[in-house]
Amino acid sequence: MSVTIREVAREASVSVATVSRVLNGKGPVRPETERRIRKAAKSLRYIPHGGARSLITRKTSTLGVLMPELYGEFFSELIRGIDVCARRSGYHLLVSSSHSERSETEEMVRAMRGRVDGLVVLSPDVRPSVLRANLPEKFPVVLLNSAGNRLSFDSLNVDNFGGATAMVRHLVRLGHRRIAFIQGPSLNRDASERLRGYREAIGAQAGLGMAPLEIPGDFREESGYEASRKILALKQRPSAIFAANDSMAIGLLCAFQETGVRVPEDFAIAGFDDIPIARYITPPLTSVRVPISDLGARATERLVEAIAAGSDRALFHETLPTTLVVRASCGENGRARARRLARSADG
Amino acid sequence: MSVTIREVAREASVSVATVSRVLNGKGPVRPETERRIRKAAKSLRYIPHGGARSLITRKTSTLGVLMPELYGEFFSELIRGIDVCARRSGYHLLVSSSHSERSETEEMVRAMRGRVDGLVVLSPDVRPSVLRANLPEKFPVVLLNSAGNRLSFDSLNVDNFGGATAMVRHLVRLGHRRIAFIQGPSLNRDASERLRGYREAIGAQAGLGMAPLEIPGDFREESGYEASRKILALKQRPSAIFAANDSMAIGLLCAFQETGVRVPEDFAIAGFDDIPIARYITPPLTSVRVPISDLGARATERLVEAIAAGSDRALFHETLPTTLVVRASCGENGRARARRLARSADG
DNA sequence: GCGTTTGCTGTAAACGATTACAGTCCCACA
DNA sequence: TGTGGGACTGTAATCGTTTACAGCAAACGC
Repeated sequence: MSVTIREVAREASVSVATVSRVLNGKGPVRPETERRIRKAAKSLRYIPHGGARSLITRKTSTLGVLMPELYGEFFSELIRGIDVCARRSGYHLLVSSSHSERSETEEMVRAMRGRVDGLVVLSPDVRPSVLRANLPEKFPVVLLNSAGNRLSFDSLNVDNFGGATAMVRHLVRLGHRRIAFIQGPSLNRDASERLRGYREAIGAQAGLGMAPLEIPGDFREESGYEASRKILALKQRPSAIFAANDSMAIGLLCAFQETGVRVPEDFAIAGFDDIPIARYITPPLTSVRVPISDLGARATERLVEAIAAGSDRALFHETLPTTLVVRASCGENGRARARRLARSADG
Repeated sequence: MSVTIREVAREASVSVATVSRVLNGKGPVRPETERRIRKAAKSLRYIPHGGARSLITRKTSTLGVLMPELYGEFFSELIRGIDVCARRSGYHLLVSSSHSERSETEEMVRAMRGRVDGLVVLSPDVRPSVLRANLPEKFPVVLLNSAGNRLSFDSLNVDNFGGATAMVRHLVRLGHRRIAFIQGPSLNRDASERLRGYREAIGAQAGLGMAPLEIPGDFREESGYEASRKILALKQRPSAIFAANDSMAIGLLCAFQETGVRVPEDFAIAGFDDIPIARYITPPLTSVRVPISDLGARATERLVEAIAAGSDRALFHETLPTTLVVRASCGENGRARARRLARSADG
């Protein structure tokens, strides 16, 4: 098979211990010996066996990443954030997608044992208890957008609730009084927080006589497309539509374009996530920016800290802010425009 | 630390060998013993140590993936293709991005030793020799879009050349006689193949008095944006602009929109890659579709085969076809339209 | 009753590294 | 000359598994 430290030792006529010492730069070694060993290692093209090494050093310099899937901008961005931070801290990435199947998730988690030093889990629908049951005691884990209680793991969340209320307030400011919401998957934590934000913001405007108007959806583009039919069939149509994510907003937009409905003239449309496409479509989409790559980077940062700290440390929980990104898809009425101009003149 | 097979053995009052036999389902074990062992394993929450296991079984059930970076649609799609196929074959994914730095690449490759059973390398700019030097003899590797000779590794390519010539021919068919090309990074294999296709297709049209008109670029959106200035400054402007990838085409489009230049009326614009955004922008972008996720899946498939086959097998090389995707950004003249309609009536 | 098979289980040697510990050598110092 | 102590190097235990081999009953065939 491939060359081991033993062969290097034989080639250089020393013991394996000395070879190891040279290659790891610890312990005193005579220059002449070192030279011989390095030469032998190079000529034999010796590469240390990571697995064997981590067995005894008890560290793998690898971080596990568990996601429901790997498709789309969101995951791409997230992985990028994780990657950047991991490499900076000297870690590799073992990526797995679980496709939301519980048994698969279980399988993945178990497979990580002995291969990674810690885990970042994107778990809008992974139950923490499943993790608990399949992980060694005190194993470093950071949960992203987790649905579960915050008692057993470190966690990092995005302010979905705040983003949704901000968007509703923005639409109200633009003069909209009838705002529909296209929901995400019911079990998804992000989706339910956004929904909660929408409801609460609508509720807070009770003085204006506003009422919630919710349309089912599942985060996929098609469900946004579908939603258009339901909306157009409504007796009392909304003037603004707030989709729980950008994909659905885009699906909706396409459907409207095909049927000749104008945006933002006939309907204002807003999304959530601010994926890169959002600003390229016509009209550019008003959305809530989620700092995805920051989320990944921050999670990784905390995970690395947790690994370094060992077992005795407090759990940490953090929520990353979201920001409103205003573009043309919601138009702008005169009053709001004037106010915005006045405000920017202040700054 | 975490619980080992030894503790399970003690708990069940058997030897580690028997525990191993039960958990791997090999060798005869008395039902009663098996029951005891399973109970012990469950109650102690035993999880086998992957590293230790792979040390002796000499297989890791993990595939390494090496890419220059993890950002963007392309990589997202590619990883998805790889992931789907890997999971189907029972493999995990160890993903690394090298950021094109030679030393880093080297480092990554070495770190994979003993952690993966094979490697998929996306290497438009990784030199195979660097791989050779840092990999065990006969290690299974599949190169994607590789620049190097095809002598030492399996390889899988996309028909960049064919795609580029097809696009030029398409533009010629639409009546364009002056077609500019925005180049990609000079050292990138995809970029140079596309350039070669462009040149050859233009050359083949010598009868029409066509000449190449090349503008530098580097695949990034900004360089497309930049290109607009150069093009508008030209004495003899082209009627069509073919960008070596979609990002640059989009950058160019944005620049044109800002300056009031109309597409496709003033310039026809075409890209390459057919990234998802391409059909959402206005006007939708004519492009060359690269089957990215297929590329990843196919590579993985071959890699898995190679691992199974062992060392004695022939190298394989394959080129995946690209397809022309016609949208509004290049317009369409009457003659071409008529011809197309006639042709589709044939089929 | 005696070998031989069969069914089950344990012992111990790998796998490829790291590292505590124990030499060995050489030199300085008393 | 003896001795203490660096500097250097080797031996062997260890990490957590798998698995070849051996052992040991019980059963079986004769």
